[in-house]
Amino acid sequence: MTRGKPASVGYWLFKTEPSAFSITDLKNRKSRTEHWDGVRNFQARNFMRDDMRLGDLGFFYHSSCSDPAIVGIVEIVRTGYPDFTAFDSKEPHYDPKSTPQRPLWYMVDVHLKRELREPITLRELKAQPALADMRLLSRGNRLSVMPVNLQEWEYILGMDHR
DNA sequence: GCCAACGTTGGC
DNA sequence: GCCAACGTTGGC
Repeated sequence: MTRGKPASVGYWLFKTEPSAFSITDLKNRKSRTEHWDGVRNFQARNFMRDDMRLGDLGFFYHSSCSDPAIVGIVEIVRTGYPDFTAFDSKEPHYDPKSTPQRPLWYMVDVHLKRELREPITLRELKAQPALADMRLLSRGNRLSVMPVNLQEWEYILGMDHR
């Protein structure tokens, strides 16, 4: 947006535990659109609140399961806005420090573009020298929402053509 | 279930 | 502001 440069698409990775919310769950939604709520980490929040733009794309990643893998591609269809699930004491991620007047946590809405032909497993990702610096693979990285750079994005899309 | 790698909290 | 204790994440 600055200095007349064309807006560039940003790329992201969204982690989810399939036992809680899987790509099948998202596929079965009539709208195939979902609030990415419940993120309670400041760095991940900042990415959603400050950096994601309409039309940005993201990998949908299954974590904490028998075969962690990228399984689909989503598009950002609504940029950061207050995560209202934080306001509700009945919600699992309720946080009394966040109020409608002073929201602490933010979310975006994502829309499922497509499933990958086959999941690209964590194991396969780790085997690619081209992805050695990928944030997902960095030691001890536990962010549930993180950026992916263009080179990584394109390389991984290429892996989908098997 | 284990454990490394964090992030958060709270006493000082 | 420091830092130890604690809780969580997530691969294995």
